[in-house]
Amino acid sequence: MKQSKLFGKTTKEIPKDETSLNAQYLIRGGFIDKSMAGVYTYLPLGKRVISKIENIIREEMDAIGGQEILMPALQKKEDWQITGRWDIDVMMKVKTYFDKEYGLGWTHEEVVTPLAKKYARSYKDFPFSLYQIQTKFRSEKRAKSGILRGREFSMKDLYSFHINEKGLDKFYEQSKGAYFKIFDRVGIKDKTYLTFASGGDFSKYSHEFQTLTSAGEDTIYICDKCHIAVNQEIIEDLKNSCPECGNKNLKEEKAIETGNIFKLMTRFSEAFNFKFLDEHGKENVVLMGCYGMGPSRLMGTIVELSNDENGIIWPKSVAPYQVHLVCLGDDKTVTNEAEKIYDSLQKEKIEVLYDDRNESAGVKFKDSDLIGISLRVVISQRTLGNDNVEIKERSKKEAEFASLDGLVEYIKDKI
RNA sequence: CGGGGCGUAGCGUAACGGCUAACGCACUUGGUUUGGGACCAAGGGACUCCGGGUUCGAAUCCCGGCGCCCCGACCA
Repeated sequence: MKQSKLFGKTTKEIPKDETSLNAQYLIRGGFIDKSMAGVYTYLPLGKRVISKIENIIREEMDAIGGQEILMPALQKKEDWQITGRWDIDVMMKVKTYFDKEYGLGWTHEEVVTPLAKKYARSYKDFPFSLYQIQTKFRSEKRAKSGILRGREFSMKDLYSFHINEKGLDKFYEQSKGAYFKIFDRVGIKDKTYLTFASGGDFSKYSHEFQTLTSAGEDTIYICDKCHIAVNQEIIEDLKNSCPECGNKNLKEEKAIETGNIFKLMTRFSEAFNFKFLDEHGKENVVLMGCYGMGPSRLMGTIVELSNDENGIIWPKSVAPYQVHLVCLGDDKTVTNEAEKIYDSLQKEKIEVLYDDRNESAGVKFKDSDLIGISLRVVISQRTLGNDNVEIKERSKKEAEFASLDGLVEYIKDKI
């Protein structure tokens, strides 16, 4: 992609109506645009990042047997009334001109349970799990923290269906593993803790995945020995101790909830009378679990965790492009060479953002740092004089030089 | 939804109740620049959030609404 054609613009002005670091950097870098409180447009750069995050999530959900579907965001009032959740505060409702009401999905149990019931009747159909990545709507009283808490946001929600608790437990454990693989791949695993939390209406405890950041809105208590944590909401119930090892010396931290998993048990299958026939021809109630993770929140969390005073430092796995090729000056020999490098990188299917704009070196460097692509390749009269280019990783201080000869291979090694 | 703050060009800001609403960034044109947010010159762009009121006169004061931010409650 030629940067001169890229839709969106960087700016040095900090947007006045954003105080969170993630929104400030994402807006300044041209990743997102605010539409209203808690609602953002993803511009080309931001869309690329979020797609990469979504694809990582997809791969890990597929790996544990999840099957991707897409359910409607516009939902039936009657199904919400069945579970008694129609009048819950977070539900956004829309009304037609002839006064018919619909709900906008903030979660999908009310859709997925009737759906699953329609197609699964025999124990032979189980277990199975369905997931989607979709836009969720929640009428938060107050949107805040940039893309960490919006009224409209993207969410991966997976639902699993089982004939007995053993099967549910097994899948539940598998999902924990999948979640940590995702956190690892997007570069926030070290700061992410499996956290015991309230199970709400459904079960005694649920598990959250809490990522340490001062931008977080939750308070958790960490056990260093077990690398797990306890949410403040149940710390009293657990007598201020680690549920794994009993350690009472827990550390208080601020964190953001980047995932959560729930054993729903029969809360929804009972409501919708979702039963299966076992091998003896007897009816039993299906057991369910749900597993949530928000790609947009993940994106915001990565920015909160990975930045410096000049801008974002994307992990390679989610950077909008793999390489930022920066051409300095408008000398014909230099621009011709830059074009050649651009073409050969593209030929090798390497994603490259090519700064071909007629801007000063300072502007290009500042923009490059702000956008935060992991690998920067600079070509200028100076480097060309030595038949090389400068290569710098966004996360490192020092640059190195690579000769034009075999450059593509060299870059391939680095990405 | 309670408390506080703020709404002026795309963005960031200025303007005593008084002249054509000013400046920087961004944008357009021409020229000079090109290793860390360059420079010169010439331009375009505003019903000062909306509605009412006070006044000879309102961006400025008052009332109402809407929007945005922060704290709280609620929540992935």
